[in-house]
Amino acid sequence: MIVGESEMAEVNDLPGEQGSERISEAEHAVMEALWEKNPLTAAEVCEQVCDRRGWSMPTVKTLLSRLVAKGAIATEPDGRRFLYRPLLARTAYLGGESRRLVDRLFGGRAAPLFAHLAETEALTDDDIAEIERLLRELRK
Amino acid sequence: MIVGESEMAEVNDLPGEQGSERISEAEHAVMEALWEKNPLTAAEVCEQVCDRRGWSMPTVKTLLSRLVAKGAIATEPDGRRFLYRPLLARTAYLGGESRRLVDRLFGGRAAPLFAHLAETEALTDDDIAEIERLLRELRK
DNA sequence: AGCCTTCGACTACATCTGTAAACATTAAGT
DNA sequence: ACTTAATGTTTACAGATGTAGTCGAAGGCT
Repeated sequence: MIVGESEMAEVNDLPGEQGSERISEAEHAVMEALWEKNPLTAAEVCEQVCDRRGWSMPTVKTLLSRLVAKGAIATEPDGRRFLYRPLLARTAYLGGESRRLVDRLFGGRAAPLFAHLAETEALTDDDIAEIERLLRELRK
Repeated sequence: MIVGESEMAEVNDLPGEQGSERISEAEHAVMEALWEKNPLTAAEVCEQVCDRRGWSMPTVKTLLSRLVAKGAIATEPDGRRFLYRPLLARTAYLGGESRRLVDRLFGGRAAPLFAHLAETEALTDDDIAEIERLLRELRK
């Protein structure tokens, strides 16, 4: 079963899309770490997330690999290890996810989502104040 | 107002939570059909969604079974077949999903989500007007 | 020059999801 | 009664996901 393998795998396969693949929740946690500060080594990413999520290094490694495969992050060699940095901007990710939710659940309209948040008391006073401020700004 | 259905879940609650299991996207499509009109037979659900999603009856059957297993819908025998009706209210589902998104991506604060929608021009004028109206209502 | 540590790569594996076929049952028509 | 069409149940299977172990190369240490 353990097939001897000496070939070097292409890390650079599909050049097609860069940010198109869906990012899972666990992967997202890794992305957050990288968005907060980058580039980071795998060990540094682990420092940021392993405790919080109860993960071990291998898990982080896997997630990093998958993110690289998905084109969400890039690696650059730093001596013998890699530094990871995001390719996908946090803004783009948030925007995409938000839009997906709004499209899927609220027919693409943001107002019903807002109404729901309000209803379920997911809106703090601060939120409301902030949103009013944003609205005024939009009005300009 | 969006104040939704009552909850009439009680018949057979698994030991644990009742609406707690996550509902997948495909399952959600089935739920939408049932929320729109219920109770429905499996065949009727299929009529509602199979074309739109390119599904076959077996697929719908599977999804219905899984939804039953998750406690999101209930069956009642109608002759030899079953009628399906939602146990999980649409309102609750939407609220839950919205909150999940807000928690996961925006640190539980709705304002940043709102800011994002605004920024990415995902807010129509109608949305803005509607939200202002909702805000005024909240202020009361 | 070897041994140990450190990393990335590869492999593993259970669960969930999407999608569906095979099977069993049973009402219904003939 | 016997076949058939409808309907729920069981099983299947590939791909994604969560989580992690193993392997082999590269450097560092003695």
